[in-house]
Amino acid sequence: MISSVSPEPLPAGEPRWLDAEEQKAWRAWLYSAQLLQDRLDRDLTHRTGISHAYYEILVALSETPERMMRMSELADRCLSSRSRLSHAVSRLEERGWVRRQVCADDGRGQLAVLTEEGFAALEGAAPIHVEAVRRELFDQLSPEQVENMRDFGETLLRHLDPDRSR
Amino acid sequence: MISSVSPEPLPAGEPRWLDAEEQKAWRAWLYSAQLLQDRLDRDLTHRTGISHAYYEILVALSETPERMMRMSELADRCLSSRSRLSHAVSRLEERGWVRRQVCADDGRGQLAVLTEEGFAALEGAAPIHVEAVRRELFDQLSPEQVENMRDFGETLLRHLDPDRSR
DNA sequence: GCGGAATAGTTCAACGCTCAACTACGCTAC
DNA sequence: GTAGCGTAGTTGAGCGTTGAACTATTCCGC
Repeated sequence: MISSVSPEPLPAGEPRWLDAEEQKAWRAWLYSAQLLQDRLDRDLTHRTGISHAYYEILVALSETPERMMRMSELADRCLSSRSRLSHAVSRLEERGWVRRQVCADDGRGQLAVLTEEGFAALEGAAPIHVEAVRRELFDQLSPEQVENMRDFGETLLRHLDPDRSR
Repeated sequence: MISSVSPEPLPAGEPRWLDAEEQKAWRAWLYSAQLLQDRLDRDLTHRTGISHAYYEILVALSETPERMMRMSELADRCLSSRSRLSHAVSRLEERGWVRRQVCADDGRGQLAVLTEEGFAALEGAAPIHVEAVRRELFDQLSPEQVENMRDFGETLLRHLDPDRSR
């Protein structure tokens, strides 16, 4: 399930506006994050025909022992809604990269299974994507900046998705 | 114009895979970035009916002296393609928040102009959005982490969009 | 000034995502 | 065993995004 928002009442009074320094930090981060994700997605899509969203699904499946996963678990893993994942898996099925299989121990459940063709597609795309992540991200950062990036991500994850930080 | 990708040949040989530490750093950052942007967008959309993409357009216009901007400049500012911006401005026009105006000194050009209604809508949304950015981001980070976030953003921006780092 | 290239912006079709139904199955208790 | 509720997943309509094709204007060299 994707991040839900509870529309709680806002605190009354003057909002806590961002000062100039906070503005700069926020915008720099936001722009860089958008540009980075955008560039990585475009690079992957144009070089391999696989969008980053689809790539993440293939990676998740490939990392399980049997190369299969329950739909809901896969959706959680990919920060995707169930509906979105269902649509995406349908498209991947059309490409012959994934197939659906009813879940043995729960008649409601479906398993998404990575096919050999799907695994091969992933094997083709992975080096290209990793190289892009290096080029656009790691090559630009010092070891200390990488450490800070990790700290930032983990700190925020604890707040945004406590369950994942197990 | 949005980040373009030149499909240059990949370096031959074994790709430079990410080691376990790099993987962790990359995934933590990527997940947190996606969750954060997603949550802020949902919060804003549900509380105000303005998506983050539209909000950025209104902000950009409101920050100019005359509350108007050339379409291409606005697209660059919002990390948007021209096509995307054109569609978005059409929708904002339907809401009466923006209007188009031919550019005096360039017959090809169009100006997007923020209306009073548009400005009022922004004034209503801004405190709600700022509060969300505080709650989901700044309140979770130490001053040092904020400084690192800024450094990360600026470092990456210099690589991803050198022109913006003027 | 005139022809060709470049620039500004829009439009269209294909696709992806969201949200709200909807179907189907399982779980619990009576 | 069956009613009622919760869970798993799919579907469809509506909207947003993408990339390519298109129109209109300006710029440049002669």
